[in-house]
Amino acid sequence: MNIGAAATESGLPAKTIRYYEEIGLINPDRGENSYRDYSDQHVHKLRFLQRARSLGFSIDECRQLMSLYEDDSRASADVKFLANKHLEEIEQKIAELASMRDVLKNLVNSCHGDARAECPILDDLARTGAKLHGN
Amino acid sequence: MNIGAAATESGLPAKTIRYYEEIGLINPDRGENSYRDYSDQHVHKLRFLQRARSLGFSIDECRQLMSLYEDDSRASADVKFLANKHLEEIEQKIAELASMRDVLKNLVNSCHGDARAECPILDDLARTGAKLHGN
DNA sequence: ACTTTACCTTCCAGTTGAAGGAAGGTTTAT
DNA sequence: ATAAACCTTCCTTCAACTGGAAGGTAAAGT
Repeated sequence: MNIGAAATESGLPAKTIRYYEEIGLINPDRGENSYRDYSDQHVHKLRFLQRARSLGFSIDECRQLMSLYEDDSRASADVKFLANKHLEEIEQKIAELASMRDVLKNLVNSCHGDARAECPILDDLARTGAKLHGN
Repeated sequence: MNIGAAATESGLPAKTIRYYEEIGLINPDRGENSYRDYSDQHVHKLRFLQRARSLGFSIDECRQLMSLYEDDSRASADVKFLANKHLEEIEQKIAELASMRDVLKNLVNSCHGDARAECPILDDLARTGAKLHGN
């Protein structure tokens, strides 16, 4: 299977698949024309990567997950640990974004949004803030 | 004021301040020793940037906000539009992360996390999925 | 057979927003 | 005098791709 077909099957762009090869995530065979040749196994791997990436795992975490996946003697605890760590990072990220959202929402709500220059949003951004170091 | 002091005052690392200069966000004066010299105005701008960045505005959005801030004849509607667009992006991002979180949470919960190899997390990542394109 | 179109190849540059470090000049403190 | 704490510029690296150029190959149309 050529890279185009592998892309279609895996849901990953061809560019990305080449990139994954470059960083050692996957190693397709090569045909006589030097075209990459993907087996169903390869496509399976690609889909694994696609799914893991879509859940927000980093490339490095994907690498670890793949290696666990291919390790028959793995302990599910190791997988769970990875997944749980990632879950916590996501929750952390959500909390940060939610905090930004709350502040922004207030600012947006407090702004008239008309032709006048007066703007609580800019006022907030520009406010000196409580300088803890005195002055 | 030297860059170190400006860093302390603004809450931005000196490295970042130099970077902001490189990309044209701020233009400090230079002393005879070629050291950058920041006025209170400059520091004020830096703090503006710090605050906007902390709310997740991109550098480019910061640029626009700064330019609105310095434009006496601005319309608050323009600021509100920018802020609102950003707010929507944040909410979008939160929704994506929340969706990842929900899936991951289920997976983590379903995994024993013991010494056995069997692991629903990997099973999920590896599952072929419903192939919509037939076969 | 010829041509167009649709693939494929490699390589290089750009993206975002910095952080890290080397090599060296300056200033301040001891 | 000398050490430390600054400052300077320049270059490299990070994640995870994406886009494009220049060129080779294959399949389809005429």
